[in-house]
Amino acid sequence: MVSFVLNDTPGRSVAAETRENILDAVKELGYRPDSIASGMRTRRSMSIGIVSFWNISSSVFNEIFYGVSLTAAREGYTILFCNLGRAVNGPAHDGQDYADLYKRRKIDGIILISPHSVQTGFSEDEHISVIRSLKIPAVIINAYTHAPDISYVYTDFYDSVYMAAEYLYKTGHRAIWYMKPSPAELEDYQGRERLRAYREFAHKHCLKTNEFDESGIDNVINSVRKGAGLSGIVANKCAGAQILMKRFLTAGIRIPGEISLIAGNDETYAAQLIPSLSTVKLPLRMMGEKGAEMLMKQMRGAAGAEKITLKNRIMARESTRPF
Amino acid sequence: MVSFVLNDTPGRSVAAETRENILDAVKELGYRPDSIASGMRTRRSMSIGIVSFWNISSSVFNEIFYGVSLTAAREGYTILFCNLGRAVNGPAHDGQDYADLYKRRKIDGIILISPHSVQTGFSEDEHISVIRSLKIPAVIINAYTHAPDISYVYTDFYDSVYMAAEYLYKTGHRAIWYMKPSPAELEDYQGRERLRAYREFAHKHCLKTNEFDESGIDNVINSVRKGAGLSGIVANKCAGAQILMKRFLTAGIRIPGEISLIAGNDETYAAQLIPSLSTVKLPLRMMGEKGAEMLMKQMRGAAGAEKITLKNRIMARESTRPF
DNA sequence: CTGTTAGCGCGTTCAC
DNA sequence: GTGAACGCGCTAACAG
Repeated sequence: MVSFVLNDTPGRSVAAETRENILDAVKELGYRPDSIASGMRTRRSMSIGIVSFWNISSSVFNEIFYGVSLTAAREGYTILFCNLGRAVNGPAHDGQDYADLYKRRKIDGIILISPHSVQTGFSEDEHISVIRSLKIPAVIINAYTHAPDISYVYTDFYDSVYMAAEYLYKTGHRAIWYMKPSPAELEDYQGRERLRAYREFAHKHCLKTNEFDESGIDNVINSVRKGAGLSGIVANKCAGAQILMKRFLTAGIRIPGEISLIAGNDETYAAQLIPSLSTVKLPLRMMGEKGAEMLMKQMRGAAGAEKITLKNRIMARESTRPF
Repeated sequence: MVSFVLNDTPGRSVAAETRENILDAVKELGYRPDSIASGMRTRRSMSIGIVSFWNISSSVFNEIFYGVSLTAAREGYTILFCNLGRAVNGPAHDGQDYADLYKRRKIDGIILISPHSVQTGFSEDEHISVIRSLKIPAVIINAYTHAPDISYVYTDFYDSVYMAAEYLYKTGHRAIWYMKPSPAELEDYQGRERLRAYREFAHKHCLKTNEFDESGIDNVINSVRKGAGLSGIVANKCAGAQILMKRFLTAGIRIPGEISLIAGNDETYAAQLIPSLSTVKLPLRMMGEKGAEMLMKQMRGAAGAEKITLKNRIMARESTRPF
């Protein structure tokens, strides 16, 4: 009876007076239905797990997580943390394995945030096979691979570097160089996509390509000094951009006075640098929100595998100016 | 029976053969006890809530959280997220209220991470009264106040500024100035404690005090130029240190060449600055671990209110050098 | 030392 | 439109 009122059970009518009495009593006593007992009956925990193989201090993780929590709150789900990674210098802890939590019915589904940085012992395929064999409702955010029966929210690496270059182009720059991924990074899909983006950008606008890496910074400095026309640089990532900034500072080259610099990803510290660094930001929060929505649909059995990719955004800061 | 074997129930022996059979079957079937049913019987959810009024992207929160998760994993607890804050520019979401989750028995206790930054609508007292009236097992990390019946893990602000100054002193500096908290910050306990620390440090070593704030930076620059002996500055926090660094850079004053600079708190970006900024770091991870341990004790009914304060640590980076 | 059973608090179904 | 009764899967108490 109480249950009917509190849950607004469809197809069940309750006398207005009875309903009033119940609601009054609930308010008076501060009564809340026991979620464990309720879960016992409904066979749902109303919790989802969030899994990360990253350091939980990662700002990327945090933004995605925030997005997930918005959707979860909206739908009455709580979020259980299943961290499989380890913090910098910290011990690993794997007692919160999501497959186990699912079997024990502590969670109804999972959001898996896949790492793109190289990390020992991580295998996306392995996790996909666990998800498949246990039939765990799941959405993978930030994936490498493309399994047809798994839901994904993709990150568009290609687009991030392309947009960065395009931004410089649109603001008048014509000689745009690229600080490319390190050889190690180029082993990954992500790194290769990013490099491809720069090349295709240059090709589209009939610009000369010029790619360099950390070892080539001296040449870049010389080129700037010679006034050879180079006016903009796309750094593959913030880390590289930072190295570049340090070297330019030492060499007395002013940013953005003599050269504009933009990075193909965004980090929290980008806004803190001097000058603050222009970047391309992934729509991380939205990815979390959408991913969680896809998961909810899947848990309701209302959907099969879905795949989406969201658009990036330019964060124009001090390190770039029109040419 | 199965339960006895899997839980190693104390005071209950099971025939070796039976035990073998059970364990085999468990392994074979991938059986895991249903945690909802188990919770139904034991009246414990084996989850704790973690509550933050901060932006979840805060590195402080993340480190504490990581510590909490280590203890939780060790004790077989999962962590449920109850965020009451809002991310930068993000909508609030309060559907995950911890008092509600406790009443519904979704969590057995909470870790509350209190904000020190001024934040509208936050009242620690209010939360303490909720905790009291519902008798929620709780530990508050990073608190302002000192309620006798509540467990706390304190942060030693006083010590952080004192240590920073002491570090400069120990490395040979004798003229040590202090970039003090802003008037707004001085309204808070934290700000006043920090200022007191600088004064007592100076008094102890019979040094002259010199306190300035953002509006006094010009004077500081002049003093450095005049070579008046000033060799070290303690900035109350990283944010202030950063402003100082920017002004010094513009003025052509070299850090640490002409002046050493250390901040009385630590931020992720401190290590990313150029030069990287020496700081005093709170033992955040340990605070999380210890706080969670205190909570577990309390949930077992084995302890009343406990209060601890952990020691800070100097993070010596490029912005300081011996005098 | 081992097998059996009651009952945790809901949501649901069935009889009224 | 309402109340009673059942059962989810465990654990703990109890009986043998």
